[in-house]
Amino acid sequence: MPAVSDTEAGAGASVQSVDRALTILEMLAREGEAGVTEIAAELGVHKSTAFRLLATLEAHRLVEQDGDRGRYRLGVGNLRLAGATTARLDLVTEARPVCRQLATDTGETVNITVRSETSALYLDQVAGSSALQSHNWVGQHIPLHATSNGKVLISELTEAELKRAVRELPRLTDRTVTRRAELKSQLDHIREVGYAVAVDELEVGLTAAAAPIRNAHGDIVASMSISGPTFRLTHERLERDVPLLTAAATEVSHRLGWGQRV
Amino acid sequence: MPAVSDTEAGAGASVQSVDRALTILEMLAREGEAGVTEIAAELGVHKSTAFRLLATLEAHRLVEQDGDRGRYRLGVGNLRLAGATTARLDLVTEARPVCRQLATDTGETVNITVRSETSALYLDQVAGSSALQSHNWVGQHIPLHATSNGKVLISELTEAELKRAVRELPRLTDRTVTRRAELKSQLDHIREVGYAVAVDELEVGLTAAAAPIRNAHGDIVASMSISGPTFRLTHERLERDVPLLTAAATEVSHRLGWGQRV
DNA sequence: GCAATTGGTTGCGCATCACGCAACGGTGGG
DNA sequence: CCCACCGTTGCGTGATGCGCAACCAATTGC
Repeated sequence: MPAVSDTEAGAGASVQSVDRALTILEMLAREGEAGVTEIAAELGVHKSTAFRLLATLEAHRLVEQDGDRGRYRLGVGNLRLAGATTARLDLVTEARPVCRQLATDTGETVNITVRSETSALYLDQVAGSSALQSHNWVGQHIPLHATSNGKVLISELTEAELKRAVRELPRLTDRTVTRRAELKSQLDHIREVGYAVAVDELEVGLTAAAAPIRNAHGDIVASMSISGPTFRLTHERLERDVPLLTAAATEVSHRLGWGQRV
Repeated sequence: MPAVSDTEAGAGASVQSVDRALTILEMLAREGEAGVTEIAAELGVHKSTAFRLLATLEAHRLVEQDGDRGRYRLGVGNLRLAGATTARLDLVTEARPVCRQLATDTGETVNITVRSETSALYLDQVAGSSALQSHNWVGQHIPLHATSNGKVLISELTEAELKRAVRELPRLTDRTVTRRAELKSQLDHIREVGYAVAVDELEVGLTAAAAPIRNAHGDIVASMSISGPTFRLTHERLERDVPLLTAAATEVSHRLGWGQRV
C-alpha cells in the first residue's frame, strides 16, 4: 500500500499509472534529465515500474534516452503537442507573425502572456536576433506584480478583481513592488501611457516592457512584451523600442477585432 | 478481448492505460477537440474509461474542457513541457547524425545555416567523402541572396521582412541574382518545390542545393545544404541527391518537433 | 412544453493488468 | 579483476483499472 498518494496534481486523478507517468514528465521538465533509479525513488515505486512507464512515454516520443542505455529526458513529441495546443488558440496564431517582426525590429525576445488566475501564463515566445536564447518562458506561471506583462494584465481590473488576482506581493528582488499602494499608482500610470516597464523586478539584470492586447470588446485579453538584459535595454533603447511594441500589440488587437467600425 | 491492440506507437509500450492516455493526446492534437464518447469509440474502450483517463490528464493540465461539461482539447501544460524540451534542444546536435549520413550518401559537403540579420550564418559542416575539399564555412556570414541556403532561409518571409533582410543585392559572380524581381520569382519557385539550387552564384565553380528545416510551428528555422564543384554536381547528380537532401532536412525537422509523421 | 436523445459523470464488483520481486548483463571505478 | 551500480526483463500476485449500468444536464424534435 503506497503511503504516498494524492499529492499535488494527483488530487482527482483517477488512473494511478497515468498519473505517475505524467508526474515523470513534470520531473523531467524541472530537472532536465534523470535515470530510472532516480525517478523510481522520487516516485516511490520500484525501478521496473518506472522503467515501464518510461518505455511507454518513449514509444510516444514524449521522452527519449541519451544513448542506448542512458538517462532519460523530454522528447520531441512534446513540441508537436504544444504546436497543436497553440494552433488552437487564435490569439497565438494571429500574434505570431507580428511577434516575429517585432523580434527582428528590436532584436529582443518577444513574449505573449495571458492571465491565469493569480499569475501570468506565458503562451508563446520568439527569440530575438541577439544570438543566445536567454531563457524559454513558455508555459511558465509568473507572479502578476513582478513583471511588466503581469502589470498590464491587471491594469484595468476592478478593485474587487484586483484583490482576488493579487493576494500578496512576495519580494523577488530588491526592486520588486511589494507595497499595494505603489502597485496601484503604477497601474494608474500604465493605463495612462498604455504600456508597462519593469527593471530588475523579477530577476536582477532583466528588463522588460509590455503592452496590452485587446479583443473586440476592448477588454485586455493578453499582453505582449519585449525583454532583454538590463545593460542593453537602456532608457534610450526603450524610447526607440516601446513605440514599436505598442504598435505591434495594437496590430494584434486589430486582428482580434478590436476597434473595427461597425 | 480488445481486437484492436498494439497499433502504431503502442508497439513496445508496456503500460496499457498510459498508452491509451497518450493516444488521447495525439488524437486531440490531430483533431483539435473531441468528446468523451467520441474518444472512447476511437480508442475502443468504454466511456467511463476514457473519462477517467481524461480526468487524469486534466489534473495535470494536459487537457482542458470547454465549459463545465463540454468537449475536451489540449491544455496549457503541454506548453510547459515543450518549453522545457526546447531548453535542452540544440539544432546542431540534432542535425549532426543526419548530416553525416547525407554526406556519406551523396559524397558532398553538408552545411547547416541559420539566418542572422541580413546574412546566412554557417553553424556546422560535415565534409563529403570526395577528395576535393572546399574550405570550411563554419562561423561565416554569407549574403542571403547569393546562396541556396540563404534563399531557403528567406523563402517564406513576408514582404516587409524580406525588405529588411535583403537591402541590396551585390554582384559576387556574373551568375549572382541582382534584380529584386528575379529573386522574388526564384523564392516563389523554392516555396513550390521545397528546395533551392545555386550554380556559380557565390563563387564560380561552386554549386549548392538547400532545403528548409522547420520547427514545431512550421517556421523555417534553419537550412541544410549540400555543395560541391559545379563540374561534379551536374543536373543528373542533383536529380539523385536533392531527394536525399530534402528527406534529410525533413528528418531534422521531425527531430525538432515538426508535425506530419508517418 | 414535454418527451426523447445525446453526452458527460459516478458507484460497483470482477478480472485484468500493472506492480514488486529477483535475477541478468553491461559499464565504470577502485 | 572484482565489485557496485544502473538499465532491463520474466514471473506471479493482488491492487487497480476496466466495463457495466444508472444518473443527470442539455439540447432537439414534435
